[in-house]
Amino acid sequence: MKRNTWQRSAVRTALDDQEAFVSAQQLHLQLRKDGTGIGLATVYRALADLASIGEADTLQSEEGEALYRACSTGKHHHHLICRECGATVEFEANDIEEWAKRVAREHGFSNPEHVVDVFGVCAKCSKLK
Amino acid sequence: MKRNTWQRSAVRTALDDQEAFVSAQQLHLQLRKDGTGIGLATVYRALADLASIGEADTLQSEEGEALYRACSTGKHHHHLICRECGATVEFEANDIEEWAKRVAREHGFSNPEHVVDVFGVCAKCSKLK
DNA sequence: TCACTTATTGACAATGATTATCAATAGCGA
DNA sequence: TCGCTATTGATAATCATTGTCAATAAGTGA
Ligand SMILES: [Zn+2]
Ligand SMILES: [Zn+2]
Ligand SMILES: [Zn+2]
Ligand SMILES: [Zn+2]
Repeated sequence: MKRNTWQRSAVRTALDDQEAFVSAQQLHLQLRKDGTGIGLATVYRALADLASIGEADTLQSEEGEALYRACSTGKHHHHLICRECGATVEFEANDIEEWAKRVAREHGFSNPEHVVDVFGVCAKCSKLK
Repeated sequence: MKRNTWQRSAVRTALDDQEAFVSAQQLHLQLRKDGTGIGLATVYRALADLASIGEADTLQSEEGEALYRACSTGKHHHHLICRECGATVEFEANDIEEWAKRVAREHGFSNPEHVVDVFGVCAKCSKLK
């Protein structure tokens, strides 16, 4: 059965504290700074677990690095992400859900899924220019 | 200035022959099978070039691998991709373009870009079950 | 055609993220 | 508390991608 370890809750907490999407490496660094002696492999495992049970969202950075984020809702949603600071806004978009299904159906594709993310520069980062 | 080498045209041709998104590694393997002695680094470089001038589209696989595809049009478009065989359908969706811009604007984000891909199982692959 | 300049190539090393190993540790049920 | 075994973490292994650099060859002008 699944056991409760301080490592797992530490990862969950550290992820909750992040406003932006972060990599396993970044989170590990943060956890070390916080004084925990948690191992890198454990952070990878904990993040993979959180993602698999739907408690964390994941996406690939432009460079192919896996990024994670604790999302406020378990419901399916999308992200608007700042390219500068990583600040992220969550939102739902029923039009998109319907649209994706329709596009798949119209071309004979079944079991549709979709990757929909919007990137930009947030208001705060725009001012700093 | 940019020089024309048989390596670059070989990569372009090999990519044109692919129906699906392929990785640099896969394309290199194919080119070797075809009898060319092209180097792996050269394939990576050629693909990066093609992508930068807009003659190839790129996306990250689920595992974070960079995949490339020669697209039929230089215009901005999106993809419907079969999870089984990789077969890809290109399509435009003006609704999505407008929607993405609007979402960014509504949250104070500037210079919006977006990643929109739909995945599913194509009709051909569905039958094979 | 011919030499010359230098962009390009390719074998190989280096990087960097992620995963596999495996002995030691520590939940948790009995 | 005891025992079983899931979990951990240091480390090695994997694998895609990029950097290095001497050798090669594309393009240019004589
Ligand atoms: Zn920002
Ligand atoms: Zn959606
Ligand atoms: Zn298919
Ligand atoms: Zn678009």
